[in-house]
Amino acid sequence: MKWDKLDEEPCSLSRTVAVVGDRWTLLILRESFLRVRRFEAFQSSLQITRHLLSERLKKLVRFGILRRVPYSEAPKRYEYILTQKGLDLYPIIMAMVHWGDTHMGDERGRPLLHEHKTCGKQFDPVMVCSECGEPLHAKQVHVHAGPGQRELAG
Amino acid sequence: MKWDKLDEEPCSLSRTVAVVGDRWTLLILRESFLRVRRFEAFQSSLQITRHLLSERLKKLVRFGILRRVPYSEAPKRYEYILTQKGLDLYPIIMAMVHWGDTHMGDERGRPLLHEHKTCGKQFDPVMVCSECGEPLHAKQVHVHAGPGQRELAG
DNA sequence: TTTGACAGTTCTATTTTAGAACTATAGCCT
DNA sequence: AGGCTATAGTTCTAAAATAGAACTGTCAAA
Repeated sequence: MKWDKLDEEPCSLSRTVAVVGDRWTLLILRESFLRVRRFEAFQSSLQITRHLLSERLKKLVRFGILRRVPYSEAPKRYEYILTQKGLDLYPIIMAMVHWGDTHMGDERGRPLLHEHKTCGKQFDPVMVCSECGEPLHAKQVHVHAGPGQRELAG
Repeated sequence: MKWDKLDEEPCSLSRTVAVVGDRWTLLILRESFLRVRRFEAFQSSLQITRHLLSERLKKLVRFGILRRVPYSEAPKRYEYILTQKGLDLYPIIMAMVHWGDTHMGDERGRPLLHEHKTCGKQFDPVMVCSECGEPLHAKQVHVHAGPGQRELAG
């Protein structure tokens, strides 16, 4: 598989995997959502090698998920801030956190709790249907080809 | 980073990444949700190498996401079916598909459309707060340490 | 003028993945 | 019986990605 062309596949999952489908990228994004913005901060909190961090940040900027914003003129220094496209990854991150909470927990309980400022309560993320508002389950969903389909899956 | 210990990190995202955080695993799961079950079917629809497919399937079985179920006694043959733990990954997959639809689309339109059997309509997945039902946005969420936290993130 | 902070880049050894061929079991056909 | 086919893997080597550590360049502060 030529991973550098995965973002051109006629499959929205593949295209998303092309961007966030490696181990470090998701962890970097987690840090971004926790307000980490600077190279050194990412590096020390993740223990990622500097080389790979540099590469991943470039890739995220290239895909328009992070913006490289100067915060010091001399010496020129930059920080990495989520764009709207990046902020829109939030449901993915939250879905993963919730699955981890549910299925990969240990006896110590959840590492993080989430509070919804809007209602003031501690919550879990729930995925619902945009039309009827009911929670979604795989078996209640029927898939059919859209206009961008090239071939039918197996 | 020792990726084989990522599932013991005090972070639910890391634990989830330990399971689904590589490029092939998510594509394999997509096929599973599309009802693909057999080795040959995964292999031919994904063009993954047989070696890696074998490894990934084993890993998914080990983590309890797929079950290896015999469908022929002689010769012994097995197929791979999502467990409840696996089915619970659906929101992650759907969140990724939706992000891809929104941000990585091309002029041809969506590759797949989703119909909610319950209400009969074509829908998008929306992530909402379990407590108030409002759609979630990163900036409206406050994070604080839970009982399983070991150290504060940067 | 030296030290330290920050944001990277460069280098080599190790690990992972790709790509192809090979193995094993059993049914089916002649 | 002998050979062909289907399915589900395993094994092998070359190529690519990652880890780990050291190095570079810029500027501020002491």
